[in-house]
Amino acid sequence: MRTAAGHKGESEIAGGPPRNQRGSRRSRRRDSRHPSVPRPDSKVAGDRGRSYHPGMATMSPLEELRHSAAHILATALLRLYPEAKLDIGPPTREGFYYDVELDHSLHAEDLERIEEEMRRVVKENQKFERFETTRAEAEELLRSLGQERFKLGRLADIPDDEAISFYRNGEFTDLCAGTHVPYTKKVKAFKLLQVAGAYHRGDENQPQLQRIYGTAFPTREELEAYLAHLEEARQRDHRRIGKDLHLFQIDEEVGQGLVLWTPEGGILRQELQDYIRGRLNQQGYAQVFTPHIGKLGLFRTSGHFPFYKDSQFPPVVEGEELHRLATEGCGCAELANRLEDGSVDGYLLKPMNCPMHIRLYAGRPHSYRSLPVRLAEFGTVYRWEQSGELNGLTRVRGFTQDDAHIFCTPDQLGGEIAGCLRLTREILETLGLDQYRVRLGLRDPDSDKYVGSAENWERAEAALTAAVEDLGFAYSAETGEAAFYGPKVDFVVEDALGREWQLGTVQVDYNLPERFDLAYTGADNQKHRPVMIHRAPFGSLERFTGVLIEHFAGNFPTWLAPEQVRLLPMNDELVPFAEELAADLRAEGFRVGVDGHADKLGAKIRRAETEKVPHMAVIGAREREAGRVSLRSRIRPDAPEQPTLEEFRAWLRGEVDSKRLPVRPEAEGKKA
RNA sequence: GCCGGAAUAGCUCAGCUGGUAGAGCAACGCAUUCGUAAUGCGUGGGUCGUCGGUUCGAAUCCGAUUUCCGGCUCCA
Repeated sequence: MRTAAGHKGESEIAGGPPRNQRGSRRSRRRDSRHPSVPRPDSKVAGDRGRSYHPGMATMSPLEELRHSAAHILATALLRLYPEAKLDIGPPTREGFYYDVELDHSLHAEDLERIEEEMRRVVKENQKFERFETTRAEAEELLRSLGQERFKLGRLADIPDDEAISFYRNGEFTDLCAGTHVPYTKKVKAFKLLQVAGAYHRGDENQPQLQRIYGTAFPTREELEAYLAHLEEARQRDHRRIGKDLHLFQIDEEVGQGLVLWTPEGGILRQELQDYIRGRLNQQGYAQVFTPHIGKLGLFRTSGHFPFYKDSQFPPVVEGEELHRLATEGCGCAELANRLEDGSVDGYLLKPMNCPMHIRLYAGRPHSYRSLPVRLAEFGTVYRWEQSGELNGLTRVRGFTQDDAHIFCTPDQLGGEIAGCLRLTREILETLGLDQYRVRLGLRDPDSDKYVGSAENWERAEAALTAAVEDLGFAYSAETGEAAFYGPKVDFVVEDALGREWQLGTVQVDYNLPERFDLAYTGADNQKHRPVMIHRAPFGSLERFTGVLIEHFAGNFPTWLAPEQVRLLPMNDELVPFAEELAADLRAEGFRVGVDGHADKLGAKIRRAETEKVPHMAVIGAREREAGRVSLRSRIRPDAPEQPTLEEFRAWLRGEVDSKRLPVRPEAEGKKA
């Protein structure tokens, strides 16, 4: 599950047994969808069961067009590679693909040739014809087509009460539920985009096929617009902007997926942390600090080790112990076994903060009067992500959660949840991430993967549901999306380009208090079990920052901008004056730069524009004379043009304190 | 982890079929002192990711490896 900060299981902050993966995979797909690459829309393209047979009635005209393009692709492909074995070729949210098995691995040049052949097929204006067969006939037909490799299995997926249909265009015939455009000429605007590996039926134990991605639109203009959109997305990529603006580094010598925050990026992070810390302090949270590493036993109790050892950095064993084992002739495999069975101890880089916070809670007695206890920490955790999954700031191996754990009585649960949800909403809105959806993950009553009593579950779900409803969220309740220890609410955020990211999460947990035998004394003088809430409004600073960079395309609001104002002296003579002014402003806490290059004003403006500094203040002789600056703001069209220094300071102060969102600079990319 | 692609100066990239590297921007220097998106001239900068192989000769061909990119899979 990628929810909180989407680093694996950040939503399952508490760890535990694997969950139903179905829904997760779906969201994951959307999650990481990069606009340059159409992904299968699982509603249409899902690999599960018979979903590849969407049925005639369900295909929209656009899907029909794209699905037809997929058939045209297959037609062309078989002309060039008659030995190709076809799997499926569904439309997707942004285009279509066809999965094929082929010894020759396809390259960009091959795609061009295939595309050319596709144009020929279109020109031939072949008619798409549907016909139905019996199962036996279908089998025979597939064999005669030489397509038994995957198609027979697909045929077997079609239930008995459903018609078995084929579509034929020209020489190409394919097992297919439809639907299609009437003639190939209807498919005018298409493009093959790339080829990628994809497992048959999405199962890594199945053969890996080559997936040819393409897209198609009703008109050439729409296709062009889509391609332009891809280009825009490329420019907005946080890895690209991060490099241009020097916000972070991921260094080969430091390690994969390990983020180095630069001074500029550090400002971003610091501001975000300060902001959230301030809010937490107002809301009765206590800030705590815990180490990055802890004994294996702690994580045995929590359930992380050894069950999830594959997604953790390997344990650290004490030097002396290691030496003793070596002299005993203990091999690596043996060591691994002994670590697992507990006969050798060690330390683990923490994959989650909760065990540490739980130990803090357990470190002193609690009564119902002292609850809730709210322990917050920007806690850095480490998880062994598969190398192929790492991605800029959005999927890394070490990241810092804006984590907190609330220990409360069952009665307090509802109010605490509401507080968490409110905070998350406020944070997202402050940053202009207002296009989020709220997903309420509930347990699947038919599953036995959950812990805790039915009564507790009902209370927890009712509390979560009530909180979400009271706060007026439009939410979607999804069965089977709960964590194993309790229901949860995830905030799925959409960035400016329509990509969805799962960030914040609020989860209710009855499991870990039990595993760690937590207690508080109730009014009845009896021991009671507290309920835990795991929550992280950002998820992780890394992912959140990555999303934020893309959301703003690097044009940050003033309060976040690494450099808030740049002073542009008209000539060298004015540089000392500008420096003085800058020093004054810095003393007031503003982040101010001075462009001391021997350039003309135009060049200085251009530089500041390129570096996305939100505000520029021109300092010329006239300004010095008048005690004013000429303000040029990239993000605030209504900024005062010639404020006095005092007015400028006040304006800037308001700009920072209000955390006002930028007004999109429409001149983006005005440069040649 | 799997399939495919890529790696050349700080950045973006060129370098055909092997003959010991090039542009723009950036940096630096000099001149210019300029009014809202690029002033001119000059200089420095790369063991072509790393290791090995083929060859008289490798950025270029082959192998391995590392990292990145796109998917797939995974994601407590």
